[in-house]
Amino acid sequence: MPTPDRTSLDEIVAAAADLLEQEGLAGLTMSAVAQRVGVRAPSLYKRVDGRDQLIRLVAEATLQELATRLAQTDDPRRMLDTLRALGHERPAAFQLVMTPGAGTPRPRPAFGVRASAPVLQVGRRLAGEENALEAARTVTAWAAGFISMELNGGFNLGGDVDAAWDFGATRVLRAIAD
Amino acid sequence: MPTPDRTSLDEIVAAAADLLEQEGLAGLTMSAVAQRVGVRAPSLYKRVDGRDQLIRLVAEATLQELATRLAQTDDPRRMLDTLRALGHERPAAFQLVMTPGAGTPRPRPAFGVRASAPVLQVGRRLAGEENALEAARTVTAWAAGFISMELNGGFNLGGDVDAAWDFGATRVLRAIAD
DNA sequence: ACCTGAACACCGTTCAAGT
DNA sequence: ACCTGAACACCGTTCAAGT
Repeated sequence: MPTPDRTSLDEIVAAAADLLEQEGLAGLTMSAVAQRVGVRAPSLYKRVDGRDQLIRLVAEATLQELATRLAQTDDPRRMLDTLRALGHERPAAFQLVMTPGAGTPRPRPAFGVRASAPVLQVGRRLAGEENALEAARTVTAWAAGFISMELNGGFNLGGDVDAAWDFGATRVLRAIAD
Repeated sequence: MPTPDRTSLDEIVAAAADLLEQEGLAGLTMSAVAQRVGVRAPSLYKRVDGRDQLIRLVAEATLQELATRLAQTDDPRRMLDTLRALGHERPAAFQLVMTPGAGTPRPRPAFGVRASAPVLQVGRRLAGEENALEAARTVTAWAAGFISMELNGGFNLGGDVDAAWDFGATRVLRAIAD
């Protein structure tokens, strides 16, 4: 006898993403997600393979969102600021996507490819066709590293972090164009 | 009645570090560590506050090691290569230290300060006194981001990763000296 | 067809009891 | 003084039983 659905995959992923931000990766438990969507933990397995896959789905949704936002501008500096804004907005998801720890489930490559397309475009424009990939990687690496360190309190020497972001963004963008 | 010690804090931290590399952070369990050093899990609590502190001690030992290695050269490019070498040698520990996920225990600031001293020295030499901090942060962010992405398979667009490292290192070092 | 309670194997951690 | 087994509260996951 069929039963009306009490939740959905989208709702589950959204609940997991919220939980990730509020409680950290360790707080993203199957019971906690289940409670948020109003079912018991075992019911989640009707829509999700397990916790690892759920985490992966959160990572992929984040990359999706990132791809959309990055595609909205052509200006390199604006693009970097957009990336940083997402990092400040959803620090845990940002780190899950950009610098996942060892053993953390990884998004399928296609999602990364889509998100990096706009950056590659910038690389092409600033550094020319044959240096486009290297240029895109240099910019992405710098930004991801900076934001991760910033979010992790990795800057323990005081000073003005915004000034350092500005300094780095300016120099790195100029550097890849040489 | 006293009993001869069956293990030591150093041995415990070393076992935890090994386990981290071989099984990932999730595999670094108190029982697994205990088994490696030849005691039962509850005995670990005689020397360690708990799992989080143990992870923190592994992170701090890694920063210690990093500080020692970095201090062995003055050449900026060599220093970057040293950092990357450590990342390849102990990927899990490297990521634990440079880009820990949300909720992962963090090393006490003093350890980070010690490891970043040589980089700050380079920043001073290349960018001058008043830009030293920003320059050091730019270089560190780029390197940490690059190595993290590399270790995480974040470079999904093919191409030569070593070439991208060389491209980035050259440009970034030149950029901060402008 | 979806949901549930019960169960299993595993965690981290505490603590009284052993030597 | 250190180590241990037993216990507790928690995980993720499976599965038979309910509707």
